[in-house]
Amino acid sequence: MLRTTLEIDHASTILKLLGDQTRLTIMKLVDDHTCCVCEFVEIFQVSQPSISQHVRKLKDVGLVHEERKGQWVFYSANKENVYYPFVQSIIDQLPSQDQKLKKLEEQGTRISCN
Amino acid sequence: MLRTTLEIDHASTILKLLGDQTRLTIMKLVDDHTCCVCEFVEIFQVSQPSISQHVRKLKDVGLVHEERKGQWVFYSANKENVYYPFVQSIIDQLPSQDQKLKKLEEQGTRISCN
DNA sequence: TGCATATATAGGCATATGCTTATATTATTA
DNA sequence: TAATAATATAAGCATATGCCTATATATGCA
Repeated sequence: MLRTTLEIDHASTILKLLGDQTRLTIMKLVDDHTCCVCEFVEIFQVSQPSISQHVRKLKDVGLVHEERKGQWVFYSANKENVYYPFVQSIIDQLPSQDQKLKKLEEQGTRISCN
Repeated sequence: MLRTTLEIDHASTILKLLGDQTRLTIMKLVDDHTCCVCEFVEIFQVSQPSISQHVRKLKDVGLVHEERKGQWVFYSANKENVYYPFVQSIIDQLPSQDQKLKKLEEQGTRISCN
C-alpha cells in the first residue's frame, strides 16, 4: 500500500482548517453530497459572505471542488487531494450530518439545488 | 466493539487544539514518551511560558497528564481520555518526531529528565 | 534559611480569525 | 437591456490566539 508521508506542518494546517465547527460540518456534508452555498447559509444560520469565506478557505487548500451550474455554485469533496485520506479518516469518525440536509428538503429549501 | 459518538462540536474543539504545529508535535511526542517542559522549550526554540501555555491547553481538555517529579513537571498522553482514540487516529498518521528527542540526548540536554 | 532551578501565571502586544454590512460580479430571465 | 438572484469580495470590527517579558510559585540543596 502506498503511504504518503504527511508532514507535521501540513497536518497542522489541515487540522486548523477542520478545527472550526462550520467548516468541519461542511466537510462532513460534502464528503457524500454536493451542496451549494445557499444551503450552507440556511443550515448554519449565518450570513452568505461568512459561508463564502469558509468554503474559500477549504477551496484554497484544495479540499473542496467548485462547480458552477448556472447561477449556483456547488461544492463537493475533492477526493483527489493529497490530504484527503487524512481528512477522510477524521470525518469518518463523526456522526452523519445528513439530518441537516433532510431538514432543508422538508422545508422545501433545497429545491433550488437539484 | 463499543463506539463512542464524537459530537461535531467536541471534535472541532480537539481539532482546533491540534491545529497548531507546536501542540500537534507535543501530542505526537507524548504519545510514547514522557517529556518535561524544559525539553519542549529546547525542541521548539520558544520561551518557557509559551510552552507552559500550550501544555496547559492540552491539559485543560484532559489530553495530557501532568506529573511532578521534584522540580520538574512531566507530561504524558492521557490515554484514558474519551477523545484520545480520536487523537490517536490522527497522530498515528504523522511521521515520528523522535529525532527531536534524540537530538536533545546527543546534546546532553535531556539528562535532566531521566 | 537563602539561593538556584523549573514551571506557572499575569499582563501586554501584534496578528489572526470569524463575523457583519456594503458592494461587485456573474448568470438568468422577462 | 433591465431586473432579479446567487455568490464573491472588500472593509470594518470584536474577539481569539500566540508570543514575549516580568514576576510568582514550588522544589532542591548548601
